Amino acid sequence: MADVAKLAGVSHQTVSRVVNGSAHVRPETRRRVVAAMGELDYRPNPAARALVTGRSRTLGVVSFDTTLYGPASTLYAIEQAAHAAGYFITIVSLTMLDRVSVLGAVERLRVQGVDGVLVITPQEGAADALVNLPAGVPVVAVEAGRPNSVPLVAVDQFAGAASATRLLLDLGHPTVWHVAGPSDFLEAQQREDGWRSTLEKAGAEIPRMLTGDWSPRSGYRAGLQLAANPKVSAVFVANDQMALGVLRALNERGRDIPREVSVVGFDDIPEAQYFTPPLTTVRQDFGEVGRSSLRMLLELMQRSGHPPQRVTIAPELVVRRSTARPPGA
Amino acid sequence: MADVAKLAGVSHQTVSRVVNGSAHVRPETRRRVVAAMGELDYRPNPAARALVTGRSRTLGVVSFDTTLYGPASTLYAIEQAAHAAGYFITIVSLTMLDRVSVLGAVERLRVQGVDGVLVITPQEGAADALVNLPAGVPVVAVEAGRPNSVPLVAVDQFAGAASATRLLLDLGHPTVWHVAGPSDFLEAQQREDGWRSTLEKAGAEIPRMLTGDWSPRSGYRAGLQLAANPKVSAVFVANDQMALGVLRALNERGRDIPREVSVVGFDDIPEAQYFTPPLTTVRQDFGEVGRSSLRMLLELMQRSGHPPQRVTIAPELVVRRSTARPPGA
DNA sequence: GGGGCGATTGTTATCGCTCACATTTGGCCG
DNA sequence: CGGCCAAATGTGAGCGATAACAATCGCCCC
Repeated sequence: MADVAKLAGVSHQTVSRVVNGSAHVRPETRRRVVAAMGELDYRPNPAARALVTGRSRTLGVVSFDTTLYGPASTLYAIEQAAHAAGYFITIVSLTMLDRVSVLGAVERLRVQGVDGVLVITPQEGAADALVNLPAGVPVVAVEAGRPNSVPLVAVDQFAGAASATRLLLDLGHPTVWHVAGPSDFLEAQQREDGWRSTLEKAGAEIPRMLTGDWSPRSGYRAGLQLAANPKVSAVFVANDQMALGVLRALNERGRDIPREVSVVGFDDIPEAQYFTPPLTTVRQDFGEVGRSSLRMLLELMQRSGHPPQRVTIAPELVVRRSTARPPGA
Repeated sequence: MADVAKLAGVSHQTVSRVVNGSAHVRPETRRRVVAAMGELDYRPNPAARALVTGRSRTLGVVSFDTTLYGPASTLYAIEQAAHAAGYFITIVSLTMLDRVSVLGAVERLRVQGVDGVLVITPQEGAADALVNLPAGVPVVAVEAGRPNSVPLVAVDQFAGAASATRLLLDLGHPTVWHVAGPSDFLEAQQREDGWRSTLEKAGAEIPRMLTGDWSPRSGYRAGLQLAANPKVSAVFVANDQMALGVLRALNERGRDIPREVSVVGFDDIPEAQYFTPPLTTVRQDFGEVGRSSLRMLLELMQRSGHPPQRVTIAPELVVRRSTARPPGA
């Protein structure tokens, strides 16, 4: 920077002003400085800048398995939005979502000097970790969180599950079975709640619930059980991957979908449309989740001390060919 | 840091030594300093450290659409490995992989002060961007690259495609159709080469090749064309998602898989095992790709001026139920 | 023509740390 | 018991930027 100043015949402060686009620099001076910067191939040192300003223009993202479609898409949208806002994203991915790992990750990011943190934590313990977070860095929870915790951006899981269940009921199915996600995932709980309370409201019998771990394999196992029960005519599965497994199991056991059994998934992964048959599912707009959460974090960073709020994003039921009226109807 | 030094009754330099785990500090002194740090809840400032040492302990990853299974898994493995090595990962994801965006992304990371960069760039223009990269930051290419470019870690696409094609030939199919990926992806080209040269070597007729864009939708379209041709008995599809589309199209047109038509995919995404029928495919070990590339980058950072090298990871053919002997056999 | 004022530009201190070197300490040996 | 050497600790100088304030410059107006 000193070299640039010398070459342009100005002080280093003026160079700084040009770099930061400050007003109060004569166009002619600015031109000279810009030319000097070009000639010397000068780039400001972010460490020096961070040292004096106290901010790094870097945001941290803590996420569970970024191999999964949901977190991956959310992360992607976050990165795009951050880029547009002039921020970098540094990511910490967790293999386990217990309280300790989440707190550790946030702390690690904080030490590293990020200006804010987004936490993509669908799991219960992880959400708890954010309840009494030591202050110091603005944090926004994404996809799931506790009330009275940090601000939250999430899709309305309850509504999504309810609409899926209602669809099946409306088609004439006497009741709807459910393959839930792991019970320690808040989203799994909320989807279960939406399913259960819709059945209750409709006065339908509530069948025994099956539980999987989000994987196609666990869906397959659940599907085998469902296939064994001739009374099963409609299934709401807590995510598309498990729904894929259910589809396979039913198919193997010779149950025709949707003529004999209707299946609804959740997420709308890109593959869902090409399952056999194309899967009726509940779409979550992960892109919007990512963008909203970034927007909220940026706001929180501006005027901190801002009261926790929550943004809810509506899911959308996508009807395809895995659902139909029940056999008798 | 000054406060810690005062509280512990030592100089700031001694505190620095303790923080950096340097030798030459008496255990008793170290204990006092550690206690003081704990009491004051002290954390070293990374910006200050980066300013003086010139390194940030941060690595950059430039990647194409991190929503796809391949890049997502690779990224995940990279992050895990980086974490273990004490590095942070900052990520830039690209929507387009042309020369300019890739160079821009690398430059952006460089300006931001990363110690090294990994570029996950399956596309041609992107790979070209790395050929005459301005020096300054160590760069390793992941998944695809040019000869005479930066060091590269990738799965042997040619071998994978060859093994898939050979499997089908060995089952007795007279020849093998191919649904390729976009022609500007190096991986698509290499898979095509593997397919073509295996057919040539076997003296089999080389059917007209179809091309998709990696999406299930494009696979579906290709599948419809294949279904219309009764001579098609074996198809090698360049990725699992397109294979899913092919499966659907064939199924819709009443072609039984694998009795009438055999299908092989590429990647082995987690869902592949639960397709209808479970997909025979070529597994790429993305985790290993991620770990190897990080290892290579770290090496490159140590002794720079190190000659470009390449690490090749062997793919693995996973035989499931979408392949069988041809109808006549 | 001098005063005044806003627009430019320069000066100095400082951010929190590590590096290089100077200094002190402590133990062992002759 | 003094001297010597290595181990332990301290001192001062930057790293490369921004912030706060000071100093000029130029122009307008009475």
